Amino acid sequence: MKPSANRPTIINIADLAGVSKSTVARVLSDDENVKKSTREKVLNVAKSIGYERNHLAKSLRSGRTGMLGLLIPDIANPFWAEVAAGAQDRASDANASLLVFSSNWDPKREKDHLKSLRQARVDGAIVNPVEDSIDGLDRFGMPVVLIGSSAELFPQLSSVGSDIKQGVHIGLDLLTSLGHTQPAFIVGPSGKLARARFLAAVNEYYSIQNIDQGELLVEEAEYTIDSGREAALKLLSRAGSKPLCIFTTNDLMAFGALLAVRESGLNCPDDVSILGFDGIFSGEISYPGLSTVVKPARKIGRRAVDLLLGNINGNEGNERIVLPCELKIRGSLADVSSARYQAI
Amino acid sequence: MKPSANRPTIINIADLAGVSKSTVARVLSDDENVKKSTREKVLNVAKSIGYERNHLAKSLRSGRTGMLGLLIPDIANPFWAEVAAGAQDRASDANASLLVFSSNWDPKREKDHLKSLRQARVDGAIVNPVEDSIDGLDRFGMPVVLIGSSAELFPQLSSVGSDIKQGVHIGLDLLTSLGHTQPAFIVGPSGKLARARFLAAVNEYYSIQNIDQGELLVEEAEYTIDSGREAALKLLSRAGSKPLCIFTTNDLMAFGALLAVRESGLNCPDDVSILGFDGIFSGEISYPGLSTVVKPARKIGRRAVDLLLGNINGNEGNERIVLPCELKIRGSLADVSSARYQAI
DNA sequence: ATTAATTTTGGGAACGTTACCATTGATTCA
DNA sequence: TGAATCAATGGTAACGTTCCCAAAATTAAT
Repeated sequence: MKPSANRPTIINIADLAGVSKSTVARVLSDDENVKKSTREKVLNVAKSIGYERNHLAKSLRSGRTGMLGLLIPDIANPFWAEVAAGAQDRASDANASLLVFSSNWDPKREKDHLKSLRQARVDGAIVNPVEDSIDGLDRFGMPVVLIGSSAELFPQLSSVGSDIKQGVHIGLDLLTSLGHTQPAFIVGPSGKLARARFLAAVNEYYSIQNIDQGELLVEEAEYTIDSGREAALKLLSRAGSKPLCIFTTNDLMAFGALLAVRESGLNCPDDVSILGFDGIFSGEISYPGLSTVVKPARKIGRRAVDLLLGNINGNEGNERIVLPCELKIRGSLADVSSARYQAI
Repeated sequence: MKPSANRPTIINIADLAGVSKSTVARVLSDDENVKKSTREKVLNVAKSIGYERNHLAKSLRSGRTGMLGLLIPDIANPFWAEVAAGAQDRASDANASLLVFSSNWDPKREKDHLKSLRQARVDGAIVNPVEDSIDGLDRFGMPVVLIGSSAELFPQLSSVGSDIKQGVHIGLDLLTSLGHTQPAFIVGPSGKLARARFLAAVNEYYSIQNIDQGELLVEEAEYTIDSGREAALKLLSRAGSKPLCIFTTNDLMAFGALLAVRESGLNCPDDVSILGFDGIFSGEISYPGLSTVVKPARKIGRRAVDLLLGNINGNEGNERIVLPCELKIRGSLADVSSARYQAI
């Protein structure tokens, strides 16, 4: 097969400019030791024939591709899209390219993507694993920055994440202040660290507050609207203890709960209050607006790239960045602390 | 600088297996002409030392990188995220990697990204240009598939898009049937082909229907919630003709309009009906649910990759795929055709 | 002017593959 | 048996850079 289109190379430049390719290479890589006049001559020729550096060759020789990998579970979830956007921005600033892979929550696909990243010889990767104990991530052979809870399992890797414990606490503080002392929870799939960590934070909160919760009202769901809806329906149909409040571990599930409430002929927040977790934009246009614990998605993406670039450039560190969450209060929570309910 | 980590190469395999690197190469590229026993021997050695093909070298030599580029204006808009997800899926199936770039509507960044794509030597690119007449896209030096209206300007390139004319017509049909004979419009920035095409479709519709619209009520906005909100506020504050209905050219702007209506103390759909364009998931959880003209985002992404792969593999064609839109009717439209209004 | 120091250039080798052609060994056919 | 065919392998030149060291060319120092 023909070796690609016939684009000009540094050898073409060298011939036309009457210098050696070494000199051309020096000019193009901003090496100081070149006479001003030759530099200009070379640059002119390069421009005139529309030269464009072949990154493949450069990478092969130098061992650096200037590409970073981002592996996330679901690009179609605005939270992850925001993370990607933040990473993209920062990578772009650093003149790096970002290879984005979305596994659609499929561990097999995740594994394939990891392989692709290694084969593409990215300089490093940012990963939010679908499976916590993703195989051999610590022997990945290149810098890896983790996003999210799985980081606990790889203490030697850098990581960025939001402060789930703090987020849960400010969320529960808010609920408590509104009189919701026994919220129900919709959490992610069992076996995932994210879930365990969330529930641990909940338990810790209640034990600190010295509130005896007894058994928590917990339902499990995938991180989608549909699955959140089903989980909420289950909660609502439970005999006896119909929840007045539902706290979900991501916003999509919260929207699902909202739909379920409506479907059941109930009203949010009058009958059921809902608190989400993520802070995606859609919460602003839902009705009622979704109150939620906001994770700094964009910032997470940016900081992850910062960390990764640091690692690539020799920072041996396994730095861990934990970013605080903050509350966004909208209409989905009712105040049931006084006798008659009132929306806030 | 050290030439990257010391990963095993085909030469290591060759030595260990006692064959030449040519033979190893043949085995690894599934060449038929290898004796079964040697094939196994080589594969065993490869596996045992954890060999992983160096794509850079392969690409440099073969002229193919197995990477595709996707350049979109805004990864954080769920519409584009869906397109990316679709493209991702298909690329993944074809064993290709997808390099995703988001320009954030910045023409300068778009240009940079295009340069990155060329330097990364992607085998081809899928582009939705921020600027219609993006410089030299037809002399890009590799296969390019366009998404969206700009395709008109490059008749020699393949393209995928949704049928805007048809989408506008079914949208206006619906509005007309509900008694909204004079909707206002919020459209994208002037100078963009997408806007012109939309308005042309509107005019054509009314002229076919033989309805004299006089001057259309049009406001301009960026493709964001905020900007849509401002445009809607302007529409609502216009003396005389307060619109009973707003038709926007994307869903985010429609959400902005929704917010504006609420802010103005009005109600959607009782006071103002809203029709969007895109079909992003958020429309399901807004209140009222957003009626919208749905573009097949995921399919667009998939088909774009299909087309691109076709072009890469020699299909000289400049195929144009136009996918139909369909209506999604939710609560944001009122029926004003009878004497008293009623929500549908 | 001669030598030393310094700047500027050139000439390969190397990065890890694939592409192509030549060679070997085994098999078939007359 | 010998030539002819075919399967299986080996050898070497690319691909377009960067890297390193040596060679000129220039400048400074004595």
